[in-house]
Amino acid sequence: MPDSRKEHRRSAAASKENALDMQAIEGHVGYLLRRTQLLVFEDVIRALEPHGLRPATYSALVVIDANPGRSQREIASALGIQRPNFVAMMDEFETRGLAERLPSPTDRRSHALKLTERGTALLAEANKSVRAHEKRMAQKFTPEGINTLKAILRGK
Amino acid sequence: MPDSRKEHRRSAAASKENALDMQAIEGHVGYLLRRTQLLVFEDVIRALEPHGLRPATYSALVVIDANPGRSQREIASALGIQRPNFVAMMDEFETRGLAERLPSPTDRRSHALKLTERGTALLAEANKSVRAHEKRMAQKFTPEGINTLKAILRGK
DNA sequence: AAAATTAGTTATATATTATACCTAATCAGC
DNA sequence: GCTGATTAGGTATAATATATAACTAATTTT
Repeated sequence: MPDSRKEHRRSAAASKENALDMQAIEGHVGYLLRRTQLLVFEDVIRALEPHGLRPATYSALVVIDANPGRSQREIASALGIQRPNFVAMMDEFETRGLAERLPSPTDRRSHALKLTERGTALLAEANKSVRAHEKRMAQKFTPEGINTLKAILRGK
Repeated sequence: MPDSRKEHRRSAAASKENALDMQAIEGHVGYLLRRTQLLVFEDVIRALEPHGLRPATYSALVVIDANPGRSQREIASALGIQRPNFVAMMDEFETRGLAERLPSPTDRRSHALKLTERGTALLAEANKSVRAHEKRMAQKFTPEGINTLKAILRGK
């Protein structure tokens, strides 16, 4: 065979990977939600990293900021975080000077949470990164698709 | 002492929990995806429990079933599972007689995975539960909303 | 034939999430 | 006013999930 070029270049690496049939599993909402959430989180985690935040800590700062004076139970519960697991997060916030536990005026058991000035500033910076991240997502999915998504999910 | 009884009254039932302002965080795709995925998983986890399966193991069975003869690396990678973490899963499948590692005809390093008869039967049963779960989800969201979701996410 | 790569594996580290229980404070019911 | 039940925050710990490093045997590359 005079003309024997055997596609040597991709013999090993590229072509060995025949795509699998994922049709059966990709029909499931739960699977799609999980994989997509992972994709989106990969990006937002990178966006938050420079600020020393993770998705969970970022969302906590956002919610405390929007609801100053609320208790740990209230904030944690709104975020779906177990109360015991929220303690360490608040400890970290206080250590870093981002939020504080003020005495509640009405209940000496509970704390009135609020962001410090530094916390507010950090959140503002983080918000910039997150907005850029949202922009990237808006491209990755489709402009109106994101809104559909929000609408659907918010309806619960 | 001022007679301040007025505050007491409402605390009995409804009023202790003034809803928090979640508007700021609910505008984020990542947050919405995560919370929704959690919601959906709660239901599918319950659906799979009677079959001794979890979302990850269920999806593995589905993908092996649709792609018999593929290697562990291929299956795991398609599912976004780290190869080391997939080993224990396959061990469990073999212990329970749901799947087997057959020698690959072309590469003695790798295994050709396939479901056993018992695995196929269990998957069929699990699929019934999952279909019921999907029906519940279709109600919870909206009929056409689910399709929109799938379409958006599959586009990636 | 030697060097580099790959599949599966083991061991381990890290992160996340959940559960049981403790104390101080508050509340419910008398 | 007391007393028992409940609640907020906290500690300790367990259970899960996820990631990384390194090893062996087989294969591929050069």
